[in-house]
Amino acid sequence: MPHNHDELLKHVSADMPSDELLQDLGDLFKVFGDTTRIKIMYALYEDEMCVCAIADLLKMTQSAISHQLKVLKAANLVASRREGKTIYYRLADEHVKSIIGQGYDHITE
Amino acid sequence: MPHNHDELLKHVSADMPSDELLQDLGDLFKVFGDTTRIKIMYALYEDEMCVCAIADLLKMTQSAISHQLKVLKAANLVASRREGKTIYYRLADEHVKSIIGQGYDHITE
DNA sequence: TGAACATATGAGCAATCGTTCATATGTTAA
DNA sequence: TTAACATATGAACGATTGCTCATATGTTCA
Repeated sequence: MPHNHDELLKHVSADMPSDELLQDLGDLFKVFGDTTRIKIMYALYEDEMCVCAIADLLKMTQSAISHQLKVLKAANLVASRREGKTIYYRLADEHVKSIIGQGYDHITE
Repeated sequence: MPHNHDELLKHVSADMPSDELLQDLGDLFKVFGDTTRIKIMYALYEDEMCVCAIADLLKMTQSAISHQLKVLKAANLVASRREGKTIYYRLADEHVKSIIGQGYDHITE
């Protein structure tokens, strides 16, 4: 007969966050899980940038960048402000750098 | 004529990590970007678990869990040891908790 | 108002991803 | 050695993703 781990499961289950939170965590990291979006976030590390500057920097179309900025914004990772025709994006808060920094540490250890 | 940001780009480019590192970062976060894998990592937060216990816990097939453990192991996020027929998986290091913790902070702020 | 610029958005498509199913590998005990 | 258990793996399929292309929206200036 297969071995039993009901006790263990009861204990571990009790410590698991809600399904909703677990889903949100996955969704958040999914946003970090794309090189283009990582590059955009790094581009904004020091200062805000307009969409066309990011597109120039990454040698990608304005449309592609715009789509990805929308994803980043929906996850509250970037924020924007308008100045005339131009829209400047910036990192939304310090968590962005913290998360990327922790990832960096894991890779370069 | 479109506006020019050559100077800005030169500055930002200089501060960007290598393409290889950026790719690695995206690949790493991609592994965190799935609810099943997040659940597995949370299950291993306190202690190691065998594959079938994880499968029971998450109510998923042993095969699905095994496939995901392989992904987690390839990213050095979990490690394993064999004890007879059973293989126990554990978190590979403290970075896993740090990264998830930072994500948690971002969501619950 | 109309032209030029900056950005956003929707549809479509190729590529990637996560699961299932069937089966293989590895270990133990009779 | 054979049966039972634990885990791993490859193929296949549906779902999701990131890009492109065309076009829409919003802003400024002449």
